[in-house]
Amino acid sequence: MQTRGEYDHKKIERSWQEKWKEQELYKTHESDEKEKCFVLDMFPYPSGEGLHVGHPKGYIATDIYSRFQRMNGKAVLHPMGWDAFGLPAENYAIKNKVHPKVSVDKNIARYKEQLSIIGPDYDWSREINTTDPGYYKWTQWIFLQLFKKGLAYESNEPINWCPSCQTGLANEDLEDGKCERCGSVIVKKPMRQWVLKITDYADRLLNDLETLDWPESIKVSQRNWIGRSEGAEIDFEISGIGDPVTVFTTRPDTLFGATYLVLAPEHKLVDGFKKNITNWGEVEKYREETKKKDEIERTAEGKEKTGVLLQGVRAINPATKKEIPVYIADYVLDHYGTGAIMAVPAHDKRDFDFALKYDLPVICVVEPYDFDQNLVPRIVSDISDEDSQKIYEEIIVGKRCFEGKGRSIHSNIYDGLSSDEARGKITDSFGRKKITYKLRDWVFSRQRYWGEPIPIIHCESCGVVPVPENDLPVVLPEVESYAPTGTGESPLADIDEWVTTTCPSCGGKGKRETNTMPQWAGSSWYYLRYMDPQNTSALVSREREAYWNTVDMYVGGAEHATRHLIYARFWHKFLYDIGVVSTLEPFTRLQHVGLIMGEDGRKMSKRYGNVVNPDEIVVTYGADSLRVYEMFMGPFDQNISWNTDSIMGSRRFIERVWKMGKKVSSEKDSQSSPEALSALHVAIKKVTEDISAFKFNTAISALMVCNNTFEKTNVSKKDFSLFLQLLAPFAPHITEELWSGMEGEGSIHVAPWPRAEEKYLVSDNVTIVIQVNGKMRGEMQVTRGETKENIIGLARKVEGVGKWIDGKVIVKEVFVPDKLVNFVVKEHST
RNA sequence: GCCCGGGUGACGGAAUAGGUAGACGUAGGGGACUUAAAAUCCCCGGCCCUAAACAGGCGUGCGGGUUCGAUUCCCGCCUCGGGCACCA
Repeated sequence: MQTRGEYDHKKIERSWQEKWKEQELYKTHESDEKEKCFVLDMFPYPSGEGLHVGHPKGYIATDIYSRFQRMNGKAVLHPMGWDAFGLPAENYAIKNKVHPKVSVDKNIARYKEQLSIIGPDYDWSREINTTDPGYYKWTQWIFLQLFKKGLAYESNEPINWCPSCQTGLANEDLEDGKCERCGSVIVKKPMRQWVLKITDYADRLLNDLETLDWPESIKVSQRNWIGRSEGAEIDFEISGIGDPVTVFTTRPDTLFGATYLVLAPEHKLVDGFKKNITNWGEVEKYREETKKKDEIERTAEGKEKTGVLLQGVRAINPATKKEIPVYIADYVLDHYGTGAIMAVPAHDKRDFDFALKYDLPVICVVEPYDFDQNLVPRIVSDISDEDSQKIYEEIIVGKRCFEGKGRSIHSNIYDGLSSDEARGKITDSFGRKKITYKLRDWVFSRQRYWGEPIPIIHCESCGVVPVPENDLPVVLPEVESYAPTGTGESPLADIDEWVTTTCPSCGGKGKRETNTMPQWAGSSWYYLRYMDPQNTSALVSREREAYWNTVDMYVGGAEHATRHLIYARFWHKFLYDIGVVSTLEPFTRLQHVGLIMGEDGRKMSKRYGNVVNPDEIVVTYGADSLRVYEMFMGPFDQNISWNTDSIMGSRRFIERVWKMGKKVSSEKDSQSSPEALSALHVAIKKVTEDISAFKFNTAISALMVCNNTFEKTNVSKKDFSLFLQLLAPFAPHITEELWSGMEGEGSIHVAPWPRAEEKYLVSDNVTIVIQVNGKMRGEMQVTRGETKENIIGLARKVEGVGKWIDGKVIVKEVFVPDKLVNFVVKEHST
């Protein structure tokens, strides 16, 4: 595309960007007179590939939002930084023998340049970088506080190990049992690692979701991830052996139907039963096989259940007092609940399948029953009474599994109770209430180089000793080779002079912890650092924290729902508990940005060759056009394909505004016409509402409609300037340029936001729609507020209406003031 | 399997305390300007019927229902996207 005429976006955009920088127009100012507004983007990992047009979408939105807030008189904090620890830089280092720091700095410079040409209002003086020792000092400091409170602990449990990345991973880093990053199948590997006790915060993480203005889908994801379930723990005595088996169940009401127990193969009690088990060889073999299977095999195998009977071990059902067999089976997971279940095949599909295979008794203890209607309901809809009866009979005799609630039977004194009543009473008699979570503690150590060193020293005599806070940061040392050792130790283990140190506690010989923190560490608290980035004595000062308080608007991808957004909430709550922050939640309001897909409908990626570079778009169309286009594409949170043709529409709009601006400023100033005033104030109202609600596409549409009206009528300089202000957050350069040629003083970006005046919003005339039997048959203009009688009288005479009502009986006349009339008619009965 | 979202012209999408479906934009068609093209400006633009216009009919994934009136509310399906998943 050629640039023609006077509108030279390159020149205008570059010169304003320079001026804003000189004037420090976007510098953050704390002010007690102003309300504050903290607007934040999820900060990027500066990858070597640079930005594609999808990346700026969220950044443009926060830019619009923060500019809007500034014009509304708020003290705005809108910063940017870099989440720069992580595997890609490290892998690049291994391949090319370049220190990650070098490539990271280079990538940051490129990112910053690419971002800057889009014209954002970031206050770069508050830029942060998670790999700065001055920054990660505080990441390490938080770890020490967690350690001191017993929330960071060493564990030797088997963890998720990625054989390709050669590091342990947290549950959150997996996707279908594969490494989220490289797709390798994860294996379970027992090794020493650091774990954070996020499960202590499970309830608070769950409950406080209620207080947040977040998309429901993200809240639901977090609820699923935390996975709270209420139930009971029940002890089953083992005949002739001391230790009972404790099971967790959400259906204590089915206790009378528990006909066997199942333990996870890894369950500790299995070893305790060893001397009683007569088929130990078989048991051991099954346990070995289970251990060999990776997560995929164990779960994907799905349907066909396997297990081994523990011969010689018999449990006693505390309700029926009957002896029941005990199995180990890999469909029971050691890490969930108590690692043991009571199997109720009549009321659990999995137990039912297992019982069928091993020929175990199925005893129905809950019959389908509807207490509201006092009858046996249809279990399956759309079937005949006979079939329904047949299903009912199968359930009663244990030939079919029924997982629903109903009425207790075969349950002694509990017979006749509803499932909910039975649940409570049986729990009271035979067990105790218990709540479990799917959420597991956060495996926090990585056996890699490019991360924050965990500030711990291992002393031969004192054991695990935290690095004194005064010695922070523990700086990441230079290494010869960045490659993981593969032995479960990080490359840091090879640096003797770094590893060997003195114990801060006894002064004896100590060794540094060589594991590093996961990528999520630095991003779990970074928003706080923007409040006070230069502070060397605290991660944030009390005053600054008190002022900025919490992030008012947080924007980023939905893929962080169960990773970053859970970790950060966890750390924030911990920092609240130790008095560092004064709020319970870090992000009050969250909007998630939909992806910009490639023109082919696939995810934009080098691999598909569908990447569009924003730099080129800015060169060709200008930053303002790019910004307007990305916001105009569709609803902000929706995934939409890029279309280079369509950007023309935004470019044309910008050019038309330019022409209008030139016309208005060059001609003699005139009064705005009523149409222009009405269009302007409708736009003010709409744009104001829509920016607040993140509905940028309709805001831009309203601006287009307004400008289209202006082109056909007279607009004063003053009113056109108001229009420019509405457009300013979206297209900051062209509006500043035109503003400077009008009467505007100073920068348009700090001019007070326009207010819609009610008198221009309502017109005296309204259009009344005339319907006959609900179908539109005509319309007419009348003055606002006409009575029903007058309107109906007029409506009958409107052209094209008569033939629908003449000779018919009017049954009813529906009237909606200032909107419509509807004649309900029918034929004359003869 | 369970839980969330969605399905509207050729395309991106507007409009839901029930009240003119298709705003705005892209692509397309026609015209003006031009030696010509690009750009710009004006007009058309859901489908059927019609030479065309008018009139009429149909139309918001499918099938029912409530209502004077349903894209919007209710019931039952189909389908796409996402989250969780042998979680007891």
